[in-house]
Amino acid sequence: MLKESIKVACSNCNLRELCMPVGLNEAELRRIDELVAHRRSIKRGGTLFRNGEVFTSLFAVRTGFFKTSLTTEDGRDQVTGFQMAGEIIGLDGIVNDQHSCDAVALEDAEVCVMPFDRIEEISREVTALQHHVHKIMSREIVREHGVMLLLGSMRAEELLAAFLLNLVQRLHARGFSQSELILRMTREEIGSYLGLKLETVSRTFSKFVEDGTVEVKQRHVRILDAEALQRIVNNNQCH
Amino acid sequence: MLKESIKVACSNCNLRELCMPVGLNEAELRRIDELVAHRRSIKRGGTLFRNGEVFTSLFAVRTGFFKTSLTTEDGRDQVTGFQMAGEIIGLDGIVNDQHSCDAVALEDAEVCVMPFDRIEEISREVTALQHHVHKIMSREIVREHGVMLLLGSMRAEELLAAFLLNLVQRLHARGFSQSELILRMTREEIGSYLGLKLETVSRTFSKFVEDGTVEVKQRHVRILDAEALQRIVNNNQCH
DNA sequence: CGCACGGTTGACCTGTATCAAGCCGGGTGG
DNA sequence: CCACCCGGCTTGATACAGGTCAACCGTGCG
Repeated sequence: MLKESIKVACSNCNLRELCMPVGLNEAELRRIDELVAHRRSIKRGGTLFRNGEVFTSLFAVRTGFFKTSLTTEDGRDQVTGFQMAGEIIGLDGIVNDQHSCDAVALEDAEVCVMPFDRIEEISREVTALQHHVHKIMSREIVREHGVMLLLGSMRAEELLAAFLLNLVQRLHARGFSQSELILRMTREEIGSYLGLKLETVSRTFSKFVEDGTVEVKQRHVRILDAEALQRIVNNNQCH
Repeated sequence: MLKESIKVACSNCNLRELCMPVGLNEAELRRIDELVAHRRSIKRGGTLFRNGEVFTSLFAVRTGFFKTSLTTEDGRDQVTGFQMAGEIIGLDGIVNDQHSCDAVALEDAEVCVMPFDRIEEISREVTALQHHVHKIMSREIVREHGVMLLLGSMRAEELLAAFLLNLVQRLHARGFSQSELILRMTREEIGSYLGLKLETVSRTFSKFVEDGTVEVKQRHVRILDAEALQRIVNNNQCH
C-alpha cells in the first residue's frame, strides 16, 4: 500500500518549524519521529472527520487547505476556522473522545496522522514536546478569543479586512506572497466564519475594490493597500 | 501570613470532581496535592491578572465569579467568558508565557494558584493528570467554538436565551437552583459577551418578561419556562 | 454546448445600534 | 433619618448596517 511505503519522518520534514518544537537533541528527534503513524490524503470536498466520530488522532496539515465547521440540529452552520500547512486539526476531540466539528478539505490535501495516545506517551518523556502540545492548544484558545472579539464587536468591512490580513499573514509565514492570495473558500464560507451573509461579503469585496484597496478577480485577491486594511480594522470610527 | 496557614489540599477539596481527574490512587493523590502553591483572594472588582502580565500559573476558581475580557488598543472590548467555582482560568497565557486577556473578579473570590511548570512536571508522572489537563484545554476550545456559533449566527433573543440556559445549567451542576439565578455581571458585560449593546440586552429581558418566560428583578432572574427558552435557541425561525 | 454553481448587484425590510430621557435602589453625607 | 447622588437599568424615537429576496452574470466542468 502506498501509505506504508512513504517514509514518514518529522525530523526532516520541511514543515518542522511550523508544527514541531525546536531545539531537540538527536534522541528526542528520534522519539518525535514515532509520532506520525502515517499520512492520509483527502480529496477536495472530502472530510477528514465528522462531528461525533470517535477521536483518536490529531492531524497536522502537510498540504492543502481545510475548514472546520459546526452544524446544529436546526441547520445553523458556523465555520470555526480555516487551516493551512503546518496547522493542527482535531484538538476539539480530546475532551469527549469524539470530534465535535467537521473538518473538510477545501482543496486536495495531505495530513500527518498523529495518534493522541502516542503524543501523550512521548510527551511524558520529551518535555519539549509536552510543552509544545500545551502551547498549540493555548494558541488555539487565544486564536478563538480573537475571533470572538471580531464576531462580537466588528462590522462587515472591519471583519473582512481583518480576515484578509490574517490570511495573507499566515500565507506569508509559509513563504507565499504578502500581497496576493487565492481564496480556497466560497463567499458563503467566509461569511459563515465572519457571521455575515454571502451577499454582504461580496458587497464588501466590491467596496474594497472601488476604494482601490484590493483587486479581486474571482478567488484571486491582490492586496493593493495593506495599510488601508489595517486602518479599517483599527479605526472603529463608528465608535 | 494567612495564606501560608491555609491547608491546601486538592485531595479533600469539595470541588475536586469539578477540577481534578477522578480515579486516582493514594500516591497520585499525594502528588496532586503538590499542585496548588497557595490560594489567593481577590476583592470584587479586583484583577487576577492583566493582559501582558507574565504567565506562571493557572488558577482554579474556588469561590466567587470572574470575567475574562480582551481590550484592543482602539478601545474595543470583548468579554470572552465568565468563570465560576471549579473552572480554570489562565490557559490563554501558556502560548506566549504571558496572559493575553484580563481576568476580573465580579464578586469577592478565592482561587487556587497552580504554577504551570509544576503542572507539567507532575503530569509527566501522573498520566491521569496529563490527560486531564489536555481535556480541560480541549473543553475550552470546544466551548469557544460554541460561542463562535452563537455570535456568528444568532439574534438577540436567541443569544440571551442560550446565555441564560448555559449559566443556569452550570450553576445547577454546582448544586444551585435550576430556575433561579443571580447575575453577577452588568447588562453591559452580558452585551459585550454576546456581541450586543446593553440596551438590547435590557429590551430582550423585558420581552422575555412580557412573554412570561422569565421573571427579572434587577440581577435576580427566575426562569419560568425553560422549554420556551430552549425553543427560542433551537428554532431559528428567521431561517 | 449548456448547465450548474458561485458570485454580483439591486430593491427593500428588519433588527439592532444609537441617542436621549428618565427611573430605581443603594450608599453617603448632612 | 432623609435628601441626594450615582451607577446601573429601562424605555422611547430614530437611523442605518446588514439581512432577505430576486434577477442576472460568468466560468468551468461534464
